[in-house]
Amino acid sequence: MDTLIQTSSTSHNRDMASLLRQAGLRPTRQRILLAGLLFGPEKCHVNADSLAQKIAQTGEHMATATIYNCLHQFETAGLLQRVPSGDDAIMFDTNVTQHHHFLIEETGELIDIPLSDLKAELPQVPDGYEIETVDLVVKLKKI
Amino acid sequence: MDTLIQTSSTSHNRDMASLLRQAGLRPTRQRILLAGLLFGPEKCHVNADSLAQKIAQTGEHMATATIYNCLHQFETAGLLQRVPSGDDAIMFDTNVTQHHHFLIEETGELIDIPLSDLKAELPQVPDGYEIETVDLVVKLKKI
DNA sequence: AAATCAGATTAAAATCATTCTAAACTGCTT
DNA sequence: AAGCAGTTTAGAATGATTTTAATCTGATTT
Repeated sequence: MDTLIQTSSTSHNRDMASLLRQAGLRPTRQRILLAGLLFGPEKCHVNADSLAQKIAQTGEHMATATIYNCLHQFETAGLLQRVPSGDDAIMFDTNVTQHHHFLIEETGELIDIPLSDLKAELPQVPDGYEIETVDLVVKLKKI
Repeated sequence: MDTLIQTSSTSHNRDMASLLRQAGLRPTRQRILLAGLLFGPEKCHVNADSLAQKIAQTGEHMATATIYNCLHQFETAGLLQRVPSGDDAIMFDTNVTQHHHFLIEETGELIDIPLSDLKAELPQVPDGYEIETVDLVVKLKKI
């Protein structure tokens, strides 16, 4: 039940182009393709490698450097959020609201924890500093 | 005010040897040296590189692979805990009690947050899984 | 104290994710 | 259609970590 990926001009592509433009990014062919893979209705966690595989499935090709460039540009533009990850690859989350994660150790899979599910009172921050981000990772193993 | 590092047999070295033996690790010269650098009275955060520098300061030499091997063995033995870190090097903490961290973004410095300083109620864990670790990282920036 | 052997250490090569480089290309504006 | 800044590209470079295969060493046995 794979969905047909359309690479020519479609309303979906136009949506992605305007999404990119609103984010201050020139809608190039490559960025539109990536946006199409990332910013669909359901949120997802990706890294450069998993994205490269998705791209390959569409029959397209993209330089590794371009994938990294776009991921970082999307992050800077606020379209993606970097998430702490157990393995050594940089992971990004299309859910850019504040939230936390379960990390399934075996598979490396991440599951979002809505902020509302966690009741926490943060400790006092050292003088001269302010909080930039708060990341909670609950690592899980099979019982 | 550097302290003199003694590489010959001393009571300190004997302490480290028995510490290693208790952890199920054969007390080799290299592991005793590393243990001496790591398991002093004050807790610290290290990675392979910062350890290599400390070793160099003692005038000793150790293969990179040995440093990595030992760090992993110490972790497995429960003498070290891996900590989430902002940069791309694996960081270890000699404080192996459960606790959390402030991460100073500029410098990469980690500051322990005692567990008692955080009042948190964890969310419900998915069926079939149990919690292995909980890591909270509060990233800080200068005001 | 010498022999033995599993386990440890080693230098160097290999790997893997990521970044850099410098040249070629492409959206946009004129 | 031309021009240009910003993008993409392949391939080289980087940096942390791991692997390899040979050598060494701590503990045990003789």
